Amino acid sequence: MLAIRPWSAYELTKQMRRSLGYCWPKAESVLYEEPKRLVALSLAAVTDEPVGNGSRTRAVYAITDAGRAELRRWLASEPAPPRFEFEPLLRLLYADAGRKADVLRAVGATQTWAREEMERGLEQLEDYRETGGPFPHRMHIIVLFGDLVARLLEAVAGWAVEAEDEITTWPRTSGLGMTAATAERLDGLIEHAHAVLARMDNGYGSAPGVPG
Amino acid sequence: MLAIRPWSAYELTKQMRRSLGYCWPKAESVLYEEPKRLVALSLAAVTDEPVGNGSRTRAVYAITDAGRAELRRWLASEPAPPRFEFEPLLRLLYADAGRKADVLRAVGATQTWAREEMERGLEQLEDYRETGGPFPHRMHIIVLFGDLVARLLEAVAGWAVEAEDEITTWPRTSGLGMTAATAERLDGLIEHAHAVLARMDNGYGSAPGVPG
DNA sequence: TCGCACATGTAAATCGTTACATGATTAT
DNA sequence: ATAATCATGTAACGATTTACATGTGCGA
Repeated sequence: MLAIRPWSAYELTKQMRRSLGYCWPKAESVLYEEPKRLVALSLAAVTDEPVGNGSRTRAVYAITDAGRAELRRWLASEPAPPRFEFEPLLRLLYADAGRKADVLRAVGATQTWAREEMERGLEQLEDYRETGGPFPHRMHIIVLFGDLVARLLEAVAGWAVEAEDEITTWPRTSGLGMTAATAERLDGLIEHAHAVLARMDNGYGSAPGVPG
Repeated sequence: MLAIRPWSAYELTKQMRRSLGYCWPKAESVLYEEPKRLVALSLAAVTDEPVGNGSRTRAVYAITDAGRAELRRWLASEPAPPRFEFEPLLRLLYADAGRKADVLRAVGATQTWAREEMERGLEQLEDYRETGGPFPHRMHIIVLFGDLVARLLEAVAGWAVEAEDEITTWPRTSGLGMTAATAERLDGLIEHAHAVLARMDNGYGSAPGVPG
């Protein structure tokens, strides 16, 4: 974030809620500790600014040339794969050790979460469209970023709605095995996965209906 | 996992690759340490089995009644929200500090990852359909689980293909701002988000085209 | 029989969160 | 003026990963 502009730790926490948190969620305390580490490594420089009208100060951090170089080095390195930490799904996975109400609550909470995140994201996007946002020169990046977040949230929301419907029909949580609904869903999943993989192999970009 | 059946630590690591890892990724060493903690808490019991023909043994862990009770307690508690750790997206977010080749590599790696995960998941699902899988009585859960994973992977894959196409057209990484493509994508995102939210409010399940 | 992958763990170091503490500002 | 919230941090504890260590069976 320091590559964009200098920030105080508190500003970093606010900015994390707006953007970083969608792909790299951390506790806020990290945003207070980590800049100090960067300064120790000479990757950032700190300036103490007076806050308000006097006694207290706050630390404002700015990137250094060495910091930019290190960032470039990192950007050129091999990326790690994505990791999804999805506790509600973990609860579904062992749902047969608990009550129906428990899974339903986990799935319902997921749905609520997805909707709220979408509302929050939508507000931000509308603000960007109207005002240009705080970093208009970065919109080409931000919108692409928002695109993935939106797709992920929609996937979660759509799933949660369907899962809730299906689980509601369960007579209990354990031992149901391959019900008719499950068999149908399984077939659909397999077919759909084949289709998606085939499309990816052909190159996604080709017009629909065009062979080859 | 011990609620399903007893496992050795190594078996737990294999099982994590098959299922748990999709929603709760951890280092394998956890699967060796954590069961010992469970035993110390009397939530699991350990049995030393001879391995191969003699000298060495392995620890096999089984859940206890107290363990089942604790699991039920946990299942009844409030779930934590999902968290996406998405390093390639982090790289996109600061792409304007690096080269075009860097972002393209991050996006390309994402696409490859998604495809490979889909292939792996598809194999598992097909195996389940043909053989019933190792836990046929749990298929109603497993398929619903696979459904979300598939949706997430498809979201990622679709995005990666589109993002790659768009980034390829960038003349450089920084300062492009609101290009025509970005403006169009932003409008699409906003409209689509509105539509999805409206559908969720009306209840997803209603037939398409039916008002109210 | 040599090497490699499978199987079974342990220890140190780091990463990250939760809980606490306290000054400043705003709303009532 | 007082409470609530914003802003700015720190420290202890716990969670996680990385690196190491070593036996075992199998294929070339």
